[in-house]
Amino acid sequence: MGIMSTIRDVARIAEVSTATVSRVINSPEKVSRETRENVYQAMRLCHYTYNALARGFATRRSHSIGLIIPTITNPIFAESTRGIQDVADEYGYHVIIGNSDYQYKQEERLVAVLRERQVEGFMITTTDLRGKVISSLLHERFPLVLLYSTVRKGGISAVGVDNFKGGFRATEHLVSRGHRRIGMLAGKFSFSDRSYHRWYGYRNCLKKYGISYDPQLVVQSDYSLASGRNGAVRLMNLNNPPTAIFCANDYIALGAMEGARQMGLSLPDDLSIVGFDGIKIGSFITPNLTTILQPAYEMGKVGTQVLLNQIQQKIKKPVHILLETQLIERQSTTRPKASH
Amino acid sequence: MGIMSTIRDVARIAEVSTATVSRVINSPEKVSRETRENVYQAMRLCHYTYNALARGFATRRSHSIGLIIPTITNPIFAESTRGIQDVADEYGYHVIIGNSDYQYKQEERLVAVLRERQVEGFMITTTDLRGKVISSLLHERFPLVLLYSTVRKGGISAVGVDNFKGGFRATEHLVSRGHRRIGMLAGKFSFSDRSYHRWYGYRNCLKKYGISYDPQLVVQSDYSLASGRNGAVRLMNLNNPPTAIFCANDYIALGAMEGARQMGLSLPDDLSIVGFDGIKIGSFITPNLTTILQPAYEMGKVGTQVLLNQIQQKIKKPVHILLETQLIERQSTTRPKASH
DNA sequence: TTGTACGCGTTATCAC
DNA sequence: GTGATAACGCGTACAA
Repeated sequence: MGIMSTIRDVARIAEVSTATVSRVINSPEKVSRETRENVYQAMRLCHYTYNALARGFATRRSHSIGLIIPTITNPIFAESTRGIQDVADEYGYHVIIGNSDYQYKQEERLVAVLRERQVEGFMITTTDLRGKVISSLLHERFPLVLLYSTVRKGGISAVGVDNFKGGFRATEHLVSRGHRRIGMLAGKFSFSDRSYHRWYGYRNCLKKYGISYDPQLVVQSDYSLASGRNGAVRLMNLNNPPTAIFCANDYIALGAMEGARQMGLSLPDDLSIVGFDGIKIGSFITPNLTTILQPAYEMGKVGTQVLLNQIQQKIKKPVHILLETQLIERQSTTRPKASH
Repeated sequence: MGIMSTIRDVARIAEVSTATVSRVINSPEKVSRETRENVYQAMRLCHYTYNALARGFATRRSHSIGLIIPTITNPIFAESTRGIQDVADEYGYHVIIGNSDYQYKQEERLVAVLRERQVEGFMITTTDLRGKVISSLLHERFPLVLLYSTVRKGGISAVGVDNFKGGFRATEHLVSRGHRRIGMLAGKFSFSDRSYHRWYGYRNCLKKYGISYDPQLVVQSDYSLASGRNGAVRLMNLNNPPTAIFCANDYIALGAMEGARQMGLSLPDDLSIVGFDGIKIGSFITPNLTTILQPAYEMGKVGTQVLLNQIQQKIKKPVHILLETQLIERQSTTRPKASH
């Protein structure tokens, strides 16, 4: 590592002032060609490397944003995170990630830590839309964009999808295939508004088509493969099991498929399954997973653009963007074997 | 946002010096209970929040480490990244991620950018073990840990797995099942030493069992689902197609499985497939994927511990750790249909 | 136990 | 076009 050289060292060697060195770095055109070359030379001589942290300190801009997600290990969040990183990188920002594991306490802690680190704004996939974390950020007018949530109005900017509509369409797709007994493996409502909205779409769809709601057919679970497997087993062991299941995310859906198979069921004939997310792997398994596609990468990109605009005060008012989800009909859904 | 208050403000309100406030923050036990309470009170009064960036500037420690991986969207890297984040978090560090997309130029750029940001060390899953990026870091004795590579000696610390052995065992497993015509969907050698080592293990295993090496049976491809599908189709369209394929990672393997199915082949009877990684999804598809498990999360954790020790100068000498891979025999491999 | 004074590397505001 | 110098918020000798 050794000693870092500073603009002072460079200035001394090039026999100019530190101000000039700084100018060479930040606006070379304001410096005469001669001194400029001179300074570059000096930089090379003492192996100068720019200290972006010191700049941040002087300008009071960290050029970093905080990102809080449930966990980077879920491919859907990895996808949106990549979108965020790509845009941030483009604008000279970097991203500090915090994994909340769907726990509000963690979310709270992470926000505090990242604020100490002087992030200029937050992108949050929150566990509690009405919690204090969000409201106090809002109250301070701290730059903030919510990701994945369905938010149409209010003081908080959000880039998400219509989770209600997504849940509705997933269910409607099953109904249109002739299913009447439709289960749902829902994410825990305590995890987020998204879990609730997807379920609410499911429920409203049933109502619209005159199918009575049976609480037995709804299981709240973790957003994990294992939970999906367990949930499916539980539903299919009911006296009157469903002929189709809507799963709140693709991980649950893939788990459910495996659970059903382990019970000796054949897919999709014995059981139709719809997921939610549209992770890539879904089209690489058999049967290919029918799902509601969220444009995650795009969401990350758009969200970051909104946040950066907000940080640079280019926009003052909150913006609410709902990206379109898309029903991808693949092979995991079909007509029920014995539609009565 | 409003004006941030500093320790000066707190000092003024509490009628103490800034040094005392600083002490209250960093070593409260060195301050009398009375003044301490007094200071806390003042902090609350002016909504003081600690500025970790300023501390970093003053102490010349950013408390951040740089992480360079091919892409966070590959679950195996998401997994190790989570391990890194968890340990870093525990020690008050944060992680800045750079995605190289397996491109050396990107890797080079990212290292430069992160160095400007004063990261205290790097964890790199490198594209080129012998490239200048690594060697100059090493030359400067800049804290650095290589991840995923097979490195047994030399000046660079590394936490990885024995990719050669992994490739060997994957192939040997197929041989033990009676396969003689074994293809490989290898990662591009230009991507990394890991690609090469896995292939080298494959090749040596063939040799050991007296199976002649047929270049036709080896395809170098991207580490992606789509490439796996295409590669499998290409191999299975050969005049004399393989009865089994060893895939350089699980994504390629899952893609290959789907490609084979699309050709009307039935798995595993018509084609056995082994992957490499052990991503979770592998045990949730049918047939479950036989694979070489890398302990990714663990690798991230251990790697970070090594790096932090190195940063804190607790260790001076490079350490080389090879974690054990494990052959997970599942359903995607069986005996060839017509072993001749 | 507490206070004073300076340094960290850069930017920004004046002068010249 | 260039230079001198005061911030920026905190840590830390050293002194009291």
